[in-house]
Amino acid sequence: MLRLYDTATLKVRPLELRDPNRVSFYACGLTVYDVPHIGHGRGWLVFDVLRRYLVFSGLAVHHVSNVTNVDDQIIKRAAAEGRTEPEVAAEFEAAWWRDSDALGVLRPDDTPRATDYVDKMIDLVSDLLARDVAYRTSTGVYLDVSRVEGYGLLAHQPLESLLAGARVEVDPEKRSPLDFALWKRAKTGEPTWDAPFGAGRPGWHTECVVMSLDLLGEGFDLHGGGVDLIFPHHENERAQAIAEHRAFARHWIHHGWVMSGGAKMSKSLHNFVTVAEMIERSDPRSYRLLVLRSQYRSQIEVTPTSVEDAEKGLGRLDALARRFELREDLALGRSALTPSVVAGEGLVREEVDRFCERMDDDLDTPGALAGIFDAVNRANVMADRGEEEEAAALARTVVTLCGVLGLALRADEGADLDEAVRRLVAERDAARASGDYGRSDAIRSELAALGWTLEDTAQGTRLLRQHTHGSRFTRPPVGPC
RNA sequence: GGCGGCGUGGCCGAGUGGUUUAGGCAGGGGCCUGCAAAGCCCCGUACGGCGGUUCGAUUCCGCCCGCCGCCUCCA
Repeated sequence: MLRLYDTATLKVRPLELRDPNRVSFYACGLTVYDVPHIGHGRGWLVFDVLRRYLVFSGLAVHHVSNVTNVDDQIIKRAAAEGRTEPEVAAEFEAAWWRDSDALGVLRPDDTPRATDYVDKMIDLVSDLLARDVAYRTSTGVYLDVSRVEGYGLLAHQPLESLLAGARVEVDPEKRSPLDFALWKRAKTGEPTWDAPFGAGRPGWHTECVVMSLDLLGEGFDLHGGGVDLIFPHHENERAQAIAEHRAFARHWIHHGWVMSGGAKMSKSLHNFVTVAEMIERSDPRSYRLLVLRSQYRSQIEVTPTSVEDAEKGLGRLDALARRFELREDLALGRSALTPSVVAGEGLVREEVDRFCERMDDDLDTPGALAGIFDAVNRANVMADRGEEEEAAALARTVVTLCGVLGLALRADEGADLDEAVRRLVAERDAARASGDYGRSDAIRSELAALGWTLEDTAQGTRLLRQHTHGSRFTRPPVGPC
C-alpha cells in the first residue's frame, strides 16, 4: 500500500482511503491569467505519476482539479489589454491543457471552473455568517479564524506565532490580520454576482472547499498542490470546512519548487521558463524524466545541463525499446497500465515488486528509476549472452514500468519516414554491401543533417530521430530577461 | 522572530549504524563495429565542520557554519 508524506502530520503514513477501492484526489489547479511555466509543469507531472501509479495498483481514481477563472490578476490583465475577463481566462485555460497534454499528463476527471460554482459559494458564505464564524465589513465578508478549532494545523504554528509573523497589510475593519475574505464586495468594472450579503465576487479560498466537497464528498482522501499553497490557501480551505463541521481531506500532499539560479522560479523574479519553451527545446519526455529523477518533495534546479542529462537518459531507454523492437508493447504500455505484467514470474515479478516497493515509499521515483536503469543494463547483458527470451521479457517490463511513470518509450520513427529518407537508407545499404564506404559515410552525414542517426545492426539498419537539442536550451533560466 | 527542509564522489541524485554496491550524466581505458551508433567490461572510493553516544557513524544526539522555502498573490 502506498505510503505518503502527510503535511498535516509531517510524517510518511499509509494513504488510508475512505473507500478501499477508490481514491478521491483534489489538486489545486491554476489561476488562468498567464501561460504555465515549468514549475506548474512539475506539479502536473508529479500528480500525474501519482495517479498512474494508483491505477496501476488497481485502484480507481477520481481526480479533480479546479480552474480559478475569477481573480484579481485576471481582472488586472483584462483591464490592461482591453479584453474581458472570460476572454483572458479562456486563453490561458486553453494554454494549460495544451501544455499538459504535450507533457503527456492525463487530464483530471473533473475540471470545475470557479464561475460555475458561485451560487454554491454564496450558500457557504451565508451559512458561515449564520453560524457567526464570519462577519461583514465595508469591503466584504471575512472568516473569523479565531473561531476555527485548530487553525494553524497545516502551517504547524499556533495562532499567536502566525500573527507575530504576519506581513499582511493592516485592515482596521478586520478583527484579525489572519481573517480572510470569503467574499469581496463589488467594485465598479469588476465581475460581480448578487448575494444576500451584498454584490461582489468570491474569495479564492472559498472555491476549492465548495468544489472539492461537492465533487468528491466529505472526507475525501487526498488534497494537494505546491508547497506554497499550504498556508494560507489550504489552511483556509480547511478552516471553512471545519467551521461548517464537515470532514475535509484525510491526507495532504505538497510538492516542492522548481528553482532557477538558486531562487524559486516565479513570475516576479522573471526567472521562469514556460512549459511551451521547454518542450519546444527538448523532447517533452525529458522534462518528465528530469522531474522524476528527484523526489517530489525536494526542490529541483532546472538548468540546460540537467535537461541534457535527462535527454541522454531517455535516449538510453529508447535504445532498449529499439534493440528489442518493442513497438507493440509500447502501444500497450500507454493505455493498459494494469497488471498483466504483475502476473509475471521470476525476473519480471522481481522487477515489478522492486518498483512497487519504491513507489510505495512516498513515491520514490528516483529509486524506481534506478531500478529501471539497472534492468536496462541487465536486459542488454542477457541479450549479449544470447538469452533472448529472458532479455526480452525484462525489456518489456522496463517499457511497462516506464509507462506507469508516463514515459512512453519509442522503438523508432517509422511513421514519419518520408520517401527521400527511405531511398537514402536503401542507397546506403547498397553502398555498404558493395564495400563503397566512402559513399556510405557520405549518405550517413546527409541523413544526420536531416536529423537522423543510423544504427547498423544484424537485423538491418535502424533510424533514430535526434531529439537531443539540449544545447538549444540556451537562454539561461536565470536573472531578469 | 516562528515553522519546515537541505548540505553525499566532476555534475545530478538515492540510501544506510559495520561485510560488495544505488542509479543517471560526464571523463579515462578496453571489447564489438569497415568506420560509427547502440551495447558490454574495467576505472573514481564521496558523505559541510566540531564534539558526543558506540567496539564501530556518512547514517543516532548536540552545537556550529552554509543554503533554501513558508509565515503576502504564487505550483
